[in-house]
Order: sequence, then C-alpha cells, then structure tokens
Amino acid sequence: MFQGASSINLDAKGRLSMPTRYRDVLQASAQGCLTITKHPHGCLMVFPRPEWEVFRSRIAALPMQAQWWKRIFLGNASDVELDGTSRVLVSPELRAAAGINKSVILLGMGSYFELWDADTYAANEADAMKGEMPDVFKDFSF
Amino acid sequence: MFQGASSINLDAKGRLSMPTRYRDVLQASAQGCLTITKHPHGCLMVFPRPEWEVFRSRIAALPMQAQWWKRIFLGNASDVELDGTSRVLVSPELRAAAGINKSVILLGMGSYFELWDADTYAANEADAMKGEMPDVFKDFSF
DNA sequence: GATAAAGTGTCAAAAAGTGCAATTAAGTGG
DNA sequence: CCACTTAATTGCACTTTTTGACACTTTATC
Repeated sequence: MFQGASSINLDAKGRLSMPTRYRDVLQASAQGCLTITKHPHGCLMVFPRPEWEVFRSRIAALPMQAQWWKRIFLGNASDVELDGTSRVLVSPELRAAAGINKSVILLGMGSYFELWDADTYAANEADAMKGEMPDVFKDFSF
Repeated sequence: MFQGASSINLDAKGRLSMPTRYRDVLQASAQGCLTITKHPHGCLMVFPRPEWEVFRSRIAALPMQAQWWKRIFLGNASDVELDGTSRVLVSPELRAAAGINKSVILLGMGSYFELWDADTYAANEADAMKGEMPDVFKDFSF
C-alpha cells in the first residue's frame, strides 16, 4: 500500500530514481517491473506490473464505445524495469504528455503511484483547494 | 501484445521506421510482413500479417449490412514488408486518408497498431479526455 | 524511347539510452 | 562524538538506435 509524496529530480536522460522506501516492496512484489501510462488528469500512473495486469484486463474488457480509453491507457503504456540503482526511464512521449521536465512529485495512491510535474501539481492542488468540497465529504466528520 | 506510444517522423519518401522493441517479435511472428489499412476513426491500422488474416476473415464473414465496413477495411488494405532497416512504406493513399504528413504517433493496441497523424491524435485525445471516465476506472485505487 | 517521379537500399553522423564507477551522504557501533 | 561501513546519487563513458542524406532502380507518362 503506497502512500506519501516524494519530490524527485529526473536525471539528464529522463530517468526517475525510486524512493528507497519503495524499493524492497517493488522488488518483492513485481521483481522491479513497472508499467507507466497516461492519466487523463494530466499526470502519469506508475503501476507495479501485477497491478497493471489487473488494470489492463479491465480495459481490454471494455466495449467498442470505450475505444478512446483503450488508446489513452493501453496505447500509452510503457513497460520498464528498475535498473541496478533502482531507476527507470520515463519515455519522452510520456514526459511530454505530463509536461515533465526535471522536477517531479511522486504520490503513493494505494495500489499505484501518480507522477506529476512539480509545478503542474502545485497549481492543480491549489485550484482544487479553492473549490467547494465534494458533497460526499460534507457529512464526513473527522 | 503490443502497447505503448512512439513518436516517429516519416522520412521524405513516406517510410515508417518501426521502433526497435517491436522488430524482433515482428520478424519472429510475421517474418516482417505487415498489412496496413484504414480505420473509420481517422487513423490507420497496422497488423502483423497473421493477425490481419484473423481480422480479415472476421470482416469477410459479416452480413450484407456491413458492406461499407468491408470496403473500408478490405478495400484499403496494403501489404508491406519491413526492409533491411525495419522500415515500411505507407502508401500515399493511406497517408492522405489519415492526414499523415511527417509527424506520427504509433500506438500499440494489443494485437495491432494504430498509426495517427500527431496533431490529429492530440486533438482527438484531448476531446476524449473531456468526457466522463467509464465506471470501471473510477473505483480503481486501493 | 526518354524523362521525370516515386520507391528502395546503403551509409554515416547525431542523439538517445544504459550501465559502471566514484563521490557524497547516511547510518551504526564503539 | 567520532570513525567506519554501507547505501545512494550523480556524473561519465560506452553502446545502441535513430534519422538524415545520397545514390541507384523501377515505373509511369509524354
């Protein structure tokens, strides 16, 4: 179960260095194999391979009307493997899609991660905080 | 199982250079033989020959009402072969049909590829993302 | 039959990707 | 608190891939 945010800089070749706290669990559960794909909200999704397989089979089962979602998720999926120093290359296409240059935020989201351009994330988060709380939260007591 | 997006530039003669990661599997499974045809959504479909044969027989079996689909898929099919440097010529007719000039996106879509003009793809994807996500994705987390 | 256009193949230079090694940082034990 | 050991990150060098150019062949048209 992944949670928490990490500020990371991609290296000159566009490689993402996984935070140390996730390395062991990713090796154990996925042999270091990940799949990165596009998310419609403007970030990338990073899955351990087994979690990706679950997601992909759901996509594959969709009817013809959902063809565009197949293109977005399946058509942009990139299989990668952690190298000797636990880095993965984020393909130029995916970097471009999420507006990622160097400074990124990796968010643990339970079964997967979200990878955001640092500036894009900050802007979107600020926007979301300005808006009204969704109804489902209104009767939520802390 | 093909997946992932590749940004590619056709050369001056309209040739598409296959990404390296697909070359071995295309040689092994199809001896480098592909079939390219038109897709009603405004892109081209690229099949390894054996996958094309499967697709073609399914199309051929459709009833009379689908006559126009037969014309679109069968009538525009073009057999090509990877050359010594793993390139294929995309015929002028197909290029024109998909609005392809130079900058293209090749999407791995499981058993086949989709070939899009880069600008056309970006515009259509942005449109699709505005819409609602299918329910199956909404509950994917944790 | 000649000319021009389109298609094919080869080669080289540039760019991108990968892995190693060295330096820096962090953690642990004395 | 300091020194030593282990881990992590950054930078560098090598390999692979890609793309662009050029020359030759074939086909179509005049």
